[in-house]
Amino acid sequence: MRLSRYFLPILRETPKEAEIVSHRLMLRAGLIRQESAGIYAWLPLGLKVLNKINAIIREEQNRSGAVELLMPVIQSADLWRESGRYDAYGKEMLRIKDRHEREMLFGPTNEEMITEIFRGSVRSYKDLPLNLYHIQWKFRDEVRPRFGVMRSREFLMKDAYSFDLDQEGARHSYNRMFVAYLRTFARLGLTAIPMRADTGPIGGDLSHEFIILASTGESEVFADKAVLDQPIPAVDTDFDSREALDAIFQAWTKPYAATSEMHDEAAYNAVPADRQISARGIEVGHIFYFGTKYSEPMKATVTGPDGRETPVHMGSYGIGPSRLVAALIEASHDEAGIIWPDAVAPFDVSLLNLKVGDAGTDEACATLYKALSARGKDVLYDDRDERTGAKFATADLIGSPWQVLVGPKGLAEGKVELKRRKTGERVLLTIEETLARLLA
RNA sequence: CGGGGCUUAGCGCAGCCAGGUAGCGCAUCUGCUUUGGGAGCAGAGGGUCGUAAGUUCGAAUCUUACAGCCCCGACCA
Repeated sequence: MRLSRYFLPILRETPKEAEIVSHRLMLRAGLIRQESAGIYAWLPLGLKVLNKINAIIREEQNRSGAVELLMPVIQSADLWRESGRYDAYGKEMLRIKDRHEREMLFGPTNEEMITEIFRGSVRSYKDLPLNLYHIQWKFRDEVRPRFGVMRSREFLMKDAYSFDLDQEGARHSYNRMFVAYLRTFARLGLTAIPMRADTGPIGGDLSHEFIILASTGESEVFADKAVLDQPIPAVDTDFDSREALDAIFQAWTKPYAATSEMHDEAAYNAVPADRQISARGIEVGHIFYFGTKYSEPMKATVTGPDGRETPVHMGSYGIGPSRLVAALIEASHDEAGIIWPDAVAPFDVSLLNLKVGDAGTDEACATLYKALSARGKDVLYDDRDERTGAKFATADLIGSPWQVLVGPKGLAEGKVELKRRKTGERVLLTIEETLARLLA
């Protein structure tokens, strides 16, 4: 993509409302634009990151056996009356009426709807286990939205829902998501710690939050450092093996780790002092097992092997991709801007033509741009007629993992400069060497 | 939902107290000079001063109402 033809509205100054670094950088780097309190438009650069995160989430959900579908954002109030949550959910639910005065709502979550879909089509235990997920916009009318997309009213959520014949099966489904989440966050370049968590209005008795440690986090958390030493489950993990998944779950949940709601002072004090973590964290995922809380009132049953109808055991599993964008920035940035992990960077390479109009730099850039693009690299080519300083500042701000600096000075020796955003390290290389390095 | 604050050009702000018809920096556009870390000079464009009503000869400025937004707290898959 040529920057001169892209839409990248960068701000030199920080809008005053942005308090935390991720919010500031998302506004400055042109990822988002606020349209209302807690409601944001995703600009091209932000959307690219969001899509990359979604792609990784999808891969890991699919790998674990979950199946993607897509449910609507608008739901019927009647559905929520069945579960009893229409009145219970309170003012956080945005209620609306259509032209026929029918009561509708903008979905804050989808347990009711997925249960309705399930009961309409599944009759037999032979169709279980089943895990259905979607990535869809949610709306929760927060009293006080803040911190940009970290705590917004409209936000994107991957929510998965599992259905099993019994509690044992449901535990296995829970573990599948547990492992899939560990892999997902690791692939995003994040260190997420699963912590025992409160179940809140979802209900149920087993729940873990996946927390990223960050001083700007809204949750107070306590953990044993030992949890950080656990290996990330391998790509070839057998998701059908109850034993294998349970072993991973046991290993990860053995060290103490809990949010403040579930904090056990005595257990925490038993952790050696040099291994105690008392910090703040950002919740990027939350998984629940809640048994028959919805299947019973909503009559989502299957016929079991014994011929009797039983309500299915369910769990729900959420990840917030839009919040993850902010969390990634909180975890990886410096004075100059964002430092994207390779896996989610909106562009793999920023190519800077330091003297647009110079035959040599123009040609070298064209060669690099063509060769990198042909090999599937997403390149943002800064072909603007700008001063070098502005180009450097832009490239650092938007945080592409690699920068290729092409100027007359280097070209005089037949070299261009390759810069690693994360370390600031630069090396002078020929064009061929640069290509070899980036395409390796 | 309690408390506090803000709203003037795309962004950041001044002007308001002591009413006289709007200004600064950045950004944008034009020209010249510059060109390896957000250039310099000269010029230009852009604002019904959040909305509505009131007071006044005259309102960005004073009064009232409303709206939007932000911060602290409480709340929060």
